Amino acid sequence: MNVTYSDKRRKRILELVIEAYVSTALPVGSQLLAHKLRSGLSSATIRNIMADLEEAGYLEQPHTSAGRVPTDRGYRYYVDAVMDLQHLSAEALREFEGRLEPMEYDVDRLLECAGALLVEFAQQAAFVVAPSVKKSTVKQVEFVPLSLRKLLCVMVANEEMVASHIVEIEEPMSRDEAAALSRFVNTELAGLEFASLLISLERRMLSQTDSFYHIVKRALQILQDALSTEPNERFLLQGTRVIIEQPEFSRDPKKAHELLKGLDAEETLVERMRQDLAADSVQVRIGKEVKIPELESCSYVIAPFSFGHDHEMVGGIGVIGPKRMDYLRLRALVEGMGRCLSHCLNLWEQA
Amino acid sequence: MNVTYSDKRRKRILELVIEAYVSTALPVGSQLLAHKLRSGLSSATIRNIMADLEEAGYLEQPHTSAGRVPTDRGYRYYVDAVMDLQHLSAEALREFEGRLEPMEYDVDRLLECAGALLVEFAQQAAFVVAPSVKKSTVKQVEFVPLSLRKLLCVMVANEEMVASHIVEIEEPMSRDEAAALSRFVNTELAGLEFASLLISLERRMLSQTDSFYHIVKRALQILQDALSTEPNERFLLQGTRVIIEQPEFSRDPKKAHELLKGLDAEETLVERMRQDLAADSVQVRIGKEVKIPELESCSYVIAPFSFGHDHEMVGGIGVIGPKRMDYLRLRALVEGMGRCLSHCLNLWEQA
DNA sequence: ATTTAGCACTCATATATTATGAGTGCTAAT
DNA sequence: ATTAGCACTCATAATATATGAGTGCTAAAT
Repeated sequence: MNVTYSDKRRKRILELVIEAYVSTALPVGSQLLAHKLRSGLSSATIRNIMADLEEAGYLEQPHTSAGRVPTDRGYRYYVDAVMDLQHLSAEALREFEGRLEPMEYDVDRLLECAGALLVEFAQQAAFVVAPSVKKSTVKQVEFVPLSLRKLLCVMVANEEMVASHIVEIEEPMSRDEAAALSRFVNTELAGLEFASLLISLERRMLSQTDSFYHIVKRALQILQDALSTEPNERFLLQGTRVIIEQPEFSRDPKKAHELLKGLDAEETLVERMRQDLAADSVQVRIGKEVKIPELESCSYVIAPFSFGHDHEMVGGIGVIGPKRMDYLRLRALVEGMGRCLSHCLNLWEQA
Repeated sequence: MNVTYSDKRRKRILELVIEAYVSTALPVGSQLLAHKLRSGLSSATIRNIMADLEEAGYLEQPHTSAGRVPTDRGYRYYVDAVMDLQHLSAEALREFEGRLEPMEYDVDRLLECAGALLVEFAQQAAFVVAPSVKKSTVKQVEFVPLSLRKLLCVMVANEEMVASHIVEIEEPMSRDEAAALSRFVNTELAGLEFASLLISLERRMLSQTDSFYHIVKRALQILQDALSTEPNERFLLQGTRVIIEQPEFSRDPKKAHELLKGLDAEETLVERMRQDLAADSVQVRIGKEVKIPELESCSYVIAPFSFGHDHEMVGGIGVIGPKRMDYLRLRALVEGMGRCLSHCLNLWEQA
């Protein structure tokens, strides 16, 4: 009954529908496509093909006499099989590096700046999933007595991320004692993961009865305190401003509100994104795939970045916005930014 | 020609108009007021008084046959002369303290948490103008060599705010050298303002030729580098989500966009707010008074908080939103939060 | 076997028309 | 000084009526 159309042409039509819809936010009709597709095909034929694509679940109509709009599945197919691979232009990459390298040695500022760059270039909200020292290994720990009851604990990770916390101590500590304690931790515990440090120290405390016992106990108490407020990873969000500029949201502020609410649930989101990062390449999540009810009308693109001697520190950066986004451009952009971050972070480390 | 009405009654009417408008976002008519004002006055009289208030510039009509809406001047008069002083309830204050005190010794987290609390209680966007170490005085500086070319410079302010930066060094430094350098800075420069530290060191470098010269020079180089990336103050913004929930903005997303754009210009805003903080009490800025074109349809309430031995560290916290806001409640809330912050920060310091 | 012209049909959007009614200012009586 | 009464205004809502972009289907053309 149905005529079969060449797969190539079907793809081309889907591609054009998506591209037109992405740039205009308006349902795409057969006439428009007949014009864009300079193949001399008539709108009637296009209509047939579109009906075909609709039946296959790639397109849908907002209402009977309207043009077509891509479905989640349509976008997915486009991303996987239709759109070609595009990399970030060399100039753009150089610009990024030029603006990120000067953030020397300050991971937090670097990530914030990278997010801001993404907002600017993508005109979408940007996020960063930043790894914390906790996940890293001990390079150096420094104890600095501040007063009788307070002590600053400076933790330097192997990748030279720094976290410092003021902790309360039960009995005062002299500078010499502090230095000794630092020396002990640095020689005995360097290379351990911060997160496992406490367990290791605890075990050691139980097995030892000699003079070290006291030192171990104090170190444990302080580090316990200092690490307790460190999150496992932080979620930075930037550019909420540009969200309400998107036509889908300014037309219907409720949707914007929903998105913002979805973004508030950082933990759920970070958990979801950890899976994407495990893939070790740029990922696109579309609508329902995000698996968070409030974000079902949104998509995000996320790229991993990594640093550390063994690339054991992994984070992610990306953009999030309405499903109607320029996946081709944004994937290239986000991937480039991920690479760029890795580049900068590793560059610093070698110094 | 004009009848004169008792000032008391005029005030009462203005008060009611503002309160009704604040809670409904709808122009207020004479009938409604006649009901609220249980004085048996007829709507006609109210109309006369309202016409009076309009002529005096306190009210305006969106269009001829509509009720009245307060003008900037109306709000201002209300805030200054009509609304009575209200303080935050003791329970609320206790709740704030209970949620802020556990953020022990981490000023950044404390301020972020305070902002989040304001968002929650005020249902408005909240901001914090946070003072930086730069404005404070040296309590302790610690140099920690990380590698041949990198060194961690930990700066502890008198109020125990901590900032650390990794800086690049030209020639390697041993731990002993670093300790000596720390000792030098801590004994010679403690109590100086970080911002003026460089000038002081420079002067000293010029006047000295002895063995200290080298130490001074190195300290200067490192601190110069470490301080260069420290901002004078930071501007934290939270709760942009609740902004679009306000009826004025969800009705007209352009306004929301304008507000968000105005909030992006942090420097201008911080500069404006510094003036408010100088007043050393809670301040209300309404519409044009904000003096930032994009924020002319907004108001903010800001309260100072201070800490340090001589209360020399000053910051601000507040809420920003549409002009139609509950000034009475918000002023009390913001003022309470300011007090609460001061309280917490000083509490920590004493420990 | 495709393709396409043609046509009837749908339905969101735009435009015009007409209530509706909340609210006003003014005047004259209280 | 207050208010009842009335004519007037004007945003908003309701209703009816094009308009036209877009569709599906059929039958003819390639």
